[in-house]
Amino acid sequence: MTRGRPLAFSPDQAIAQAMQVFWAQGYNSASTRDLLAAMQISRSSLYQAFGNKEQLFLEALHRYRDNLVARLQRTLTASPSALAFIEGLFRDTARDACSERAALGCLIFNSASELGQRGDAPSREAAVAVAAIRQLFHQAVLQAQEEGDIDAGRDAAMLANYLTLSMAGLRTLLKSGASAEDAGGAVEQVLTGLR
Amino acid sequence: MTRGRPLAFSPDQAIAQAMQVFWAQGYNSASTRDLLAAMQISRSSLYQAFGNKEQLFLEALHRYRDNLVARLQRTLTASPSALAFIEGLFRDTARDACSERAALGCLIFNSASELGQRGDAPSREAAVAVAAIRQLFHQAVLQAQEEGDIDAGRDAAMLANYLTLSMAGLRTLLKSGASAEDAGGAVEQVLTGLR
DNA sequence: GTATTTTTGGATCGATTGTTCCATATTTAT
DNA sequence: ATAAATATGGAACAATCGATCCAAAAATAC
Repeated sequence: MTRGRPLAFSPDQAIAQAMQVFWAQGYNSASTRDLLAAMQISRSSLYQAFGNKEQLFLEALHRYRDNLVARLQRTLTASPSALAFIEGLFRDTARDACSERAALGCLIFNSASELGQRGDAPSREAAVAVAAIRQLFHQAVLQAQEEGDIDAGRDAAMLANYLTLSMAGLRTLLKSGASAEDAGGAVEQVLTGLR
Repeated sequence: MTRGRPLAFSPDQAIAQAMQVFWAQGYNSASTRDLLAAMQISRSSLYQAFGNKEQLFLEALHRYRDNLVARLQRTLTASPSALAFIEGLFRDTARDACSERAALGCLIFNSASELGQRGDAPSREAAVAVAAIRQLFHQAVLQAQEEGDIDAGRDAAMLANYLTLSMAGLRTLLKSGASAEDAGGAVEQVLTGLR
């Protein structure tokens, strides 16, 4: 089986760089020039390896989602309790208000907000990614109920929606320049509602 | 004082049409072609009357903010109580999940999410608009405290941040395709936290 | 070494971006 | 009627958009 000339770049690294561009600029505003510069590959290589801008975005968003969910799963496992995981996640996000990471927001919520319900593949992928976050919160709530930190009689799916809504809102609040104090106060109110 | 040839269009109506385009597509994705088509004016007239795309957006967002705040103020005044106003606002938004209005979201939160902390005029105007929403919630919370519906000992500014966060999150949730049931359930949890 | 396969660099494509410019049209002031 | 002032329509601008094409480069297979 003939192979031909090998790739001069790592597709994984290239996608990771593209992800950063989409993260910082959004899908529509990220130009192929920006992407090529960040990925350090030629125009031909991009279209040869990834098809087009839309497919590259789908790969980048998928990668972001997988990385995020995996990281949160690990954090959840390492936490003393599911409730502590949820509280830590929200408090850490609020505490990080002034970082450039906070200014970027979350690629998933950014994409959901930008692409809305357009019906094309990027829009659907964004909705799938939001659903993945909701599912992770759902799992955490169920675990917290088993651990006795959240009343078992409450609707776990509803609380998962509530936490997804709250995290999305927190990210928007931070994007609008909210201080760590303002964000932290609101987050405590969100968490109070959990118990 | 000489006046010259009068405008062949209404600047107010033109801005209103431009607002719709920015609302549906976002600042960056709204092209001047789209704007001209919606405003029904010529290219020259746009630049003559509004300067450029950025200034037109600033006018459109400012108009949107003024209209929204005025409408909410009227609704608040007409409501039997400030708490009823807040509850109605959130419940109505969630109930409207499947409408095309919900798919558009809110221009203010859309802009805050898209423009983030870029530091330019559109970005700053978006932050100002979010602050206006927070202030309106602040006023409503203070009134609800006077009316005895919210414990007067609680931090009104914090609750205003909480409500702003919640509304922003609700809009993102709806943009990702959440059902009226899912959104409604999460909203009830948000409102439970108020009392 | 020759043939084959795949990647790469770079030119190039038509379309679109936001913006400017100018001649023309239309109004008011005198 | 004439002059001044303003608005309009449309051509044109350079820059950039996403995408394609082709020859040269670099690997493997025989």
